[in-house]
Amino acid sequence: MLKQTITELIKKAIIEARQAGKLPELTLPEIAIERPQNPEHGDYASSISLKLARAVGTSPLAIADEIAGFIKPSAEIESVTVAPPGFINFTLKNEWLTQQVDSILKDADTYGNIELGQGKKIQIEFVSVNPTGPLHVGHGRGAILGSTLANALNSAGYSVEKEYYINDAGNQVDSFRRSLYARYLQAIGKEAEMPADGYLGNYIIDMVREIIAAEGEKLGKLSGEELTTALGKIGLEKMLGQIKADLEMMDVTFDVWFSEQSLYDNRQYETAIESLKKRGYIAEREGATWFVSTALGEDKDNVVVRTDGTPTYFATDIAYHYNKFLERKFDSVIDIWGADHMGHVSRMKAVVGALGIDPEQLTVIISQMVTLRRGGEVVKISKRSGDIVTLRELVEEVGADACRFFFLSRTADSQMDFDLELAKKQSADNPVYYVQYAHARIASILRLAQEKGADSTDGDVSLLTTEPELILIRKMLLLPEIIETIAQTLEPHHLTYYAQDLATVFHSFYMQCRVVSDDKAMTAARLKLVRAAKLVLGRTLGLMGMTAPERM
RNA sequence: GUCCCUGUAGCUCAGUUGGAUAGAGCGACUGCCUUCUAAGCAGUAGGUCGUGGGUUCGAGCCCCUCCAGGGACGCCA
Repeated sequence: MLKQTITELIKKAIIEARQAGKLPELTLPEIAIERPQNPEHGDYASSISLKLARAVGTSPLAIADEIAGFIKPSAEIESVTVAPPGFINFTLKNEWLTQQVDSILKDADTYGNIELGQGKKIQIEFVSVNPTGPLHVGHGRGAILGSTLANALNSAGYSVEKEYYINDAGNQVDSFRRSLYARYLQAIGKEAEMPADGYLGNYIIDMVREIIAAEGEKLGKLSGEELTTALGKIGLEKMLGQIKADLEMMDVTFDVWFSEQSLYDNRQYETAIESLKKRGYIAEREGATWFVSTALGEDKDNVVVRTDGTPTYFATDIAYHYNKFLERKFDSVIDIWGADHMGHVSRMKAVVGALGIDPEQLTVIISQMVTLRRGGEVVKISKRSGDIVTLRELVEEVGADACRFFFLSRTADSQMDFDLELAKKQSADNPVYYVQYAHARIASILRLAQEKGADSTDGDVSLLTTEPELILIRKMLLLPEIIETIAQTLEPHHLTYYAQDLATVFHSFYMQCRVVSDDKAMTAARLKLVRAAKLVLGRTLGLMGMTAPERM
């Protein structure tokens, strides 16, 4: 990447300056390359001399002059200048810039990919909602975050596995089963009361109706525990199927659907707890089993096995992470959780450390609350109360592309308002259309070119010399850097801003530069440029999981 | 009470890990369709970056105080 090339140039220059006695021997700070916000300052800049000034003991400007003097000419760089208070600015060569159009076209679908990850095994687990009810709006945020992050990490050279953890064991599922049982009895005209902690949503009633229609006869022969178990099994499958379908509507898919129950079935659970016990992090007290997180600086210990002998969800989460790191040997793991799990983060990291794994290998991203509004009014979302605004409902109203873009356009750790009415109204001037429109416009140009028999194969990119053309090329060259930033910060929202920037420079180019014209050579060159732009826009939309329309 | 997240233009939010004159979209205002899609373009207005201190060549970004909004503190998940 260009940034690395420039870093190397500076490093070499500093070494040479030292050998020439112009700079003292010191440990070099990391050479950071920045993008100046003011285009007059060039394409890239380094503030290395400002950072060195204190140790060297001379003015940053003088240091910058020394370093700049030793920077060798290169194919990419037009000029190296020094600006107060001590920046070294790099401007790219137009000739090199235009050549990148050919290079992008050659890379095609792999353009933007980088080697940062070097094939490291990384797992990203997200959504993982209890299969006891449909996905609601808030879950969509985590889903989009995870799936986009996975796309970006994949492009950054990681070997990414997307996983959904199915909580098919424990209390909540038990309550789900009993809710189904009660609704079943009611449906066949018997007296039955919903359990106190039951799921009151109408979807349970609908589901029971469907189950009876399909398997009523078979179930009629069962009763009590047997019936509850059978209903639960069918219900979980149906619920999971619906969750899967809802996610697919938004182009969110998984490589692995991991069952919590399997941790018990293959005794991973015992192994994990045993491992903690050996290391002295397990204590028996007050009739329960505790994870001694206070030994690791936590506020309090946490129960792993209850007085009645049943494990808590924390216990299976320990086993689950044992499995991720020690069984399946992921180099790093990303968990995306909802805001209600925030308090769980530090103790989970403590567990990972207690298992002998570097806690740095686990990153937990908290996707903050989504407040739903209709007009000005806040809509309460609660799975228990039955007042659900489902994700499916949202996708059907505003469309998958707009949903993805909207959820993606904010950092995960800030809360967001989602106004349903606004989202619906917005559909005409939503930024998503602005970006897609740029893509469709290019497609339209290419159609016209084809009609007129214009061809770009012999296009000479060195003809692309005007400002709008060069600005467009510069913006296209940013994609690998965006992917790098996302891989490092795990913040995929940068994509939405990049997409808008790219669309803006294209629309501006479009206004100022005619592509298909009587000038055959220029037409060919510009056709290459817009083909490259279409490719980069398409890649960006693809990374965000959005469609890139040919016409609108 | 303890811990976590947030506070930047009228509104919704970015801000490349401490750099140069703090940016975008929406909204407001002014122009631009005989030429490849006006779902577009060009421009104007709009800011004590919640508050007060500190760290240093340099702070929206780092540290501390306080204020405001939200969330978590269960042998629920």
